[in-house]
Amino acid sequence: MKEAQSKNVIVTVADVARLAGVSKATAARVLGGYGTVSDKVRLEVKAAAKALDYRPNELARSMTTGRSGTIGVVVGDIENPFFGSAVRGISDMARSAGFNVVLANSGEDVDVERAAIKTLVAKRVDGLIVSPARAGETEHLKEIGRSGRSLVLLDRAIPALGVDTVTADDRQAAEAVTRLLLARGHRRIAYVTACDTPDHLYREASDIHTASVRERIEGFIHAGRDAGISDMERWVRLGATTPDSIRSLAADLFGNVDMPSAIIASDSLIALELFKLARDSGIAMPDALSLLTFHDATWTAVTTPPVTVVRQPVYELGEAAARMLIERLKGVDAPPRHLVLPTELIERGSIAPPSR
Amino acid sequence: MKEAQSKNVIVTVADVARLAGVSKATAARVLGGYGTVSDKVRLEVKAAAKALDYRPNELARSMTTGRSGTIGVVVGDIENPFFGSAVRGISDMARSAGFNVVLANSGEDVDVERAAIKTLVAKRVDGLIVSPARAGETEHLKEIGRSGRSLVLLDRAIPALGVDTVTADDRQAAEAVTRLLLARGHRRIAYVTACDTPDHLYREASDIHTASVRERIEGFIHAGRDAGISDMERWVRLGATTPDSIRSLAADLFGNVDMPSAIIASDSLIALELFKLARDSGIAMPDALSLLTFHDATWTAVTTPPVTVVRQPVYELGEAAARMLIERLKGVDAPPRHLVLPTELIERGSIAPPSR
DNA sequence: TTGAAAGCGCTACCAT
DNA sequence: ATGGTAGCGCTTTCAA
Repeated sequence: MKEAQSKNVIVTVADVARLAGVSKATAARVLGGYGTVSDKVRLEVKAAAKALDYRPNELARSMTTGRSGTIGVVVGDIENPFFGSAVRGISDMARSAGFNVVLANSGEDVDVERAAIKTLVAKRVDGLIVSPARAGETEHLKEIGRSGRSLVLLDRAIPALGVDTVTADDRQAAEAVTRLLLARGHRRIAYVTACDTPDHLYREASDIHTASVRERIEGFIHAGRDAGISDMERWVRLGATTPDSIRSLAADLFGNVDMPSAIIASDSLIALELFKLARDSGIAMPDALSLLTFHDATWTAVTTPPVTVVRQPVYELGEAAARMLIERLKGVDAPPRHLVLPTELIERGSIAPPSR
Repeated sequence: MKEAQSKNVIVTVADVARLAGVSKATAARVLGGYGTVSDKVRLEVKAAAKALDYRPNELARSMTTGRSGTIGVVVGDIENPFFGSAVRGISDMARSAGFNVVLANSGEDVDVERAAIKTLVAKRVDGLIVSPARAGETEHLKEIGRSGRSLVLLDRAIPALGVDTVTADDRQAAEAVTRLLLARGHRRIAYVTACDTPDHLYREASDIHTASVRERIEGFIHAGRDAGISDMERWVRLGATTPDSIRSLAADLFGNVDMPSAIIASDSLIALELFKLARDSGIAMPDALSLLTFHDATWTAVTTPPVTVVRQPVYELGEAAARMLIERLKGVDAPPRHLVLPTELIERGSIAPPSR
């Protein structure tokens, strides 16, 4: 802080106008890039702005225009590569359309999500993209609409909300992979998810609050029923949230005489832990255990055996969500759209017929 | 838009004040939680606010207070798990201190970085955390200080800038792992980084614009020199930015009669590709090739062999950066601090003595 | 404890 | 094409 360089006084349009010898309105026009000004004046004002090191105040601008050029994004966990990709998609699309992104992490906690949305709205973001933690609690989401802002749901649909949504074809994908496993001869197939219920037991689909996972479980159970397996429910395992919880869950699964011959992991974090656990337990893959996971995380291609996955177009999911939101912000008025992006089964080496 | 529910008129303090039968100033005091008001009035105002469904306008608040409660974060690529963890650390710390995070992706492009910083400043973020793409171009970073805002550098130091910085002990870590490799008998050790020069050739450290990588290369070369290897430079390979570029780079490396017996990858994305390529080329690891990478990405523990890594405390890096920034925002006035977090070598199975 | 009034920096409307 | 001026919704003196 030696030199008093550009003193810390804030330079405003008024200052620039004064130096340029024009009115505040005129200076504002060239600085804000609107209205009409003569070339001569434009140059003079720009010179004055540069001389004074003028920096526009977007806050003030937003204040009068009512638009902030910002979209709020609420995801479960940015550390999860799934959301990492999605956010990248969102932010690339946003940037190319001139929008900024305010990011909030909910940690899959509705209360945090609620608070985040509240402050985002208070900060006057133009619209929001959220991956709602629980399909059942929607009051705060409705609040967004009430505040006059657009909302796009990412990866997790809540039809009752009637808002634009982008998801993958979860139910269909789950059904397909379950059928695949059945066709290969598997009868004991477990589905493992981070979602949870108070008593950690799965009873019916409505217990599952994450829409995308609920869809998958429905597909999973439906495919099993179709094949004549009536107790698919007991193969749904909940609460795989931390390495520890996955460990104990796996211990239960593997320790059972009635051990599953195949496991479907609901996300790549779960699959990674299960893979480690199986390996450490000396369970040979794919012969003693087949593994399949949702999300084509980078590592799945590099293990031995490489893991068969349901590839979700995650980046595109984010891109599409941002695109839809921006369309709304530009005034598109249409009934709520639900965009479903196709998944793709990538067969690698982690599936084989059951050994017994 | 059937029902005219809460009509889309914006409710302001004035409205609340009117309904509560008090002055605007008083209403603002209870709504904004400052000054002193009688309990009676407080209750009345709150009731009125609820009745009208009042939503504070943070923009207006920021406008008058000069603080936005927001910190800007500019990283290279949020899709890279490294930054994913760091951003999670930042955002957790920020949230617990009552700050929001505006995220911008530079894609490691200085021009984008420049633009991002400009709009972040225009949006009046209270301070910034950035992972500068190039150590050489600092004008836009200095600009942050000139605008009266605090800046914390994340993972990449630029000492000349004289700002708070959080990094890992890159140089020392690189030196240590190179010595380890040398001690195991390796003499042909390659260092592969995404950083690049115009002609893709490494000549001297100053060619490398990413500070953290420059440090590592210096450590790498220094350790080699110490062991009597004079041409370490030729083992530095640049431009490993995409799967394709890594493929051709690897082809060159592996195809050489003088193939390296060990490779140090500068990040986990590179390591992953190299791992795949080596496997697909039938190069046995670790016997025919030792691999070591910076960043303890989750997948490194799960491959065969698992990959030996330099664990950087990435989440903590982000946390610390946010903590330092927030301290500055709270008025801490101290000389620039450079926090160096220790790394840890995690030996797994990807290193063995050279086979020839 | 409460109220009146003056801005914060900008845009937007209405004149000229 | 340019200028004057009234706000945007809030905080913050200063008085009462």
